[in-house]
Amino acid sequence: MAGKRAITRQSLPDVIANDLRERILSGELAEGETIRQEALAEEYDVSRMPIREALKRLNAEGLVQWTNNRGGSVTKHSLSEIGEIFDLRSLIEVDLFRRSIPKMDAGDFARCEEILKQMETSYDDNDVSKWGILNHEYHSALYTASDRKLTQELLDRINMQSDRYVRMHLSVMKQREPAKMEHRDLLQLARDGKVEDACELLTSHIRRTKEQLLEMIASKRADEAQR
Amino acid sequence: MAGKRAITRQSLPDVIANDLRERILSGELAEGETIRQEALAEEYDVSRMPIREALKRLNAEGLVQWTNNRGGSVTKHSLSEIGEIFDLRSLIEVDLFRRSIPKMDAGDFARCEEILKQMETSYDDNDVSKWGILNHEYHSALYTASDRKLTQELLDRINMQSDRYVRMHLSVMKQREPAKMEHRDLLQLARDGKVEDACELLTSHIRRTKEQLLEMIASKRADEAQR
DNA sequence: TGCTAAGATGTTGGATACAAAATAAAAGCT
DNA sequence: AGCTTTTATTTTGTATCCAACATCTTAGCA
Repeated sequence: MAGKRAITRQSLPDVIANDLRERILSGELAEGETIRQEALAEEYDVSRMPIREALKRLNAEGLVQWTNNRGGSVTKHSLSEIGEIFDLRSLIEVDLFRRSIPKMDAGDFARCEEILKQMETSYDDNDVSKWGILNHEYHSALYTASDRKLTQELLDRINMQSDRYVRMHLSVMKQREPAKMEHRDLLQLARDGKVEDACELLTSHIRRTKEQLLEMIASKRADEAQR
Repeated sequence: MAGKRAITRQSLPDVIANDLRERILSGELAEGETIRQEALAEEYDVSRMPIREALKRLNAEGLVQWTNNRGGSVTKHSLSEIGEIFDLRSLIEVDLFRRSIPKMDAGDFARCEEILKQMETSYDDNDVSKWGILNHEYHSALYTASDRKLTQELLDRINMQSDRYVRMHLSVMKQREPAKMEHRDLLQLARDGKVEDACELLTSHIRRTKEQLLEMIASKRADEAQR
């Protein structure tokens, strides 16, 4: 068994789907961009088959839109849809948090604390992409105690959508200090067992992110429309 | 244009995925049953390719579990997972209902009323499968006014999971009268604009379904384990 | 007899080749 | 010229074939 990695062997569609997902989330593949299987197949130097599967998967995830016999494109959400995504996040995250808090133990708190530290480091280093990942990890860590696997999977999917827009504007995000504070406060309130206060803070935390983002995206799109 | 159906042409994977979905939801393909591509390919008289795609899609939907190079099986949920599915339904449906009620107009109410009637007819005819579909339609109709497309898509997916278990036991469901009443009351409360009362009723409506179902499934599984 | 290792079998994953559909372009008609 | 119809091109969808992986069986050995 020595040296044998325990990693489940990834198939080509897995690898490709992951890579394409990253490319979409990072904005390398822009909203609305049309997708041609053959072009991607050539790029990855594989046949169209694994590409197809990867695209279909991304389609199911909502990152790609596919039409029979007509190909596909990178999903572009309207402003109200982006708002909706954040409302969903809020709804589900608060529910998870509420279930989680009473069950959190010292280990959970320690783990959150650990991530929080790394987050603030990456913060000062201005390492945006790392911060995004850690932010996601932190939120997840807050909810693990809830022991709701299906709900968390659902949330991961939704977060994937919102991440797209968060990342798009993370670099221009000015006032990060309040977010930093809020993250700490969330943990402290959870520690104190103040369930309702914590949930309320989480709600407003997500709402603030939503509002800031919508504003930025709106102005960005207005710019693009002008040109 | 005459005679030309406006239906978007369905590809083989579409048709097959729909059929397989129905077979899983109806219980024809039982929980945990292993799936072999070739067997299905022969059955539908197509190559394995569209079967593969259909299975991958069902996998993404959560109805089938797939392992690389090792094939797949029909997803089997634990009791707590089934409970979780219903909690998710409750969370999302109530949110949608709350947003929907203030926006509902005469047309929405009429549509709900219409479905309700059909539902009660199918009810008396003891047409279980039709009732299931109408039940789903009714709930959806209550939420259309909310104008939350993404959320409703999400709900549809979750309902797909719960439908599996609802259908499994719909035939043995005894006391349907309370459900019938509740469905009427939901609409009436919405009409009266009593948002919180309506949401509360919806919550308890789903909770009751959940509890009844969990009990039934638990005893059924206990039986099966004995044998 | 019990264990390990090599082979056989079956099943899935991926590549190539062909068919069908959609779009774009060109020709014909009024 | 403007419109319709036909042809050509491009792109996706499906079938068939081969390769890789997993499991089961059997042979070899202590």
